Amino acid sequence: MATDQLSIVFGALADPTRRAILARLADGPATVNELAEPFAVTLPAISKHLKVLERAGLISRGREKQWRPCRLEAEPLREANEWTNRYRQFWESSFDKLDAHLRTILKGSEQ
Amino acid sequence: MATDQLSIVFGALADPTRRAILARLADGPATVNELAEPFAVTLPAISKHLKVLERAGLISRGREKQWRPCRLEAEPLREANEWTNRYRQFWESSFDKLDAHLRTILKGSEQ
DNA sequence: CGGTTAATTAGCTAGTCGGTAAACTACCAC
DNA sequence: GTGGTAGTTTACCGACTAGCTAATTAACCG
Repeated sequence: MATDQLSIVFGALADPTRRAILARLADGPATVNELAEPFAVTLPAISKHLKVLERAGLISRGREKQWRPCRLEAEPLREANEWTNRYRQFWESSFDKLDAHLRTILKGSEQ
Repeated sequence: MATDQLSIVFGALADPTRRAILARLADGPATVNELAEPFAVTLPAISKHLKVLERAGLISRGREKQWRPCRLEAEPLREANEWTNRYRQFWESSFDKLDAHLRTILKGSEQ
C-alpha cells in the first residue's frame, strides 16, 4: 500500500474486522482480549490488526499492569470524512436526479 | 482484501493515484489516456486502477468509438462518508478539547 | 487492405496482507 | 521459584496487489 497518511488510513478501514474494532472502541477503551472476543480469529491476528490501526493513528495504546488498553483516536477519521465530503455535490445532485428534474420540466411544458 | 462492499470502497481509496483519478473525474468524464497523462506509470497500470475503481462502483465506463470514457459515480463515497460520520462526536469533542475546557474552569476557580 | 490510436490482456517479479502455530515477554499471585 | 494470564514476535503460508513489458483486441482513417 502507499505510504502517505490518507492511504494508510483508508487502508486500515478496508477491513471489516478493523472497522468492528473501531466500533467497539467507540463505547470506550478495551483490552486486546476484550477486542478479540467477538471474532473467530486468533489473538496474534488481532494484534496485527491493532498494529495497522495504530500506524494509521486510529487508536492509541496505554500500559496498565499486564494490560495494554486501546482507545479510539478519531482525528484520522475526520480527515477521511473531509476527503469524501469534497464529493458531496456529486451524490446530492446526481445525474439521476438531474434527469428526473429535466423530465419534470419537459413534462410541465407539454401541458 | 475483504469482499464486502465498504471494504472494497475503502480499499480503492487507499491509493493516491486512484484518489487523484477520482479528483480528475470530478471535473467531468475522461478517457483512459487523459487520466493516465499526469502519472509516471504505464497505461496498463492505469487500466488496473480503473478496474479497481469500477469494482468499487466509484466509476462507470461507456463506449464511444475507440474510446472508453470514465465518469465519476459518487454513491459509494456517500456511504464511506456516512460511515466516518458516525464518529464525528469523537473528533468534535476530543479529550484534548475536554482537557483544555477543564483547565480553563480550574484556572477560573483559582482567581 | 495497411497503418494508427485506444485500451486491455497475459505473463512475469517483488512486495504486502490476513491468517496460523509456536515461542517469547511481562506481569501478577502463590 | 512455579504457574497462570495478557499480549507480542517470529516464521511460515496462500492469496492478493502494484508495477513492468510484450502481445492482443478494437475501432478508426486513408
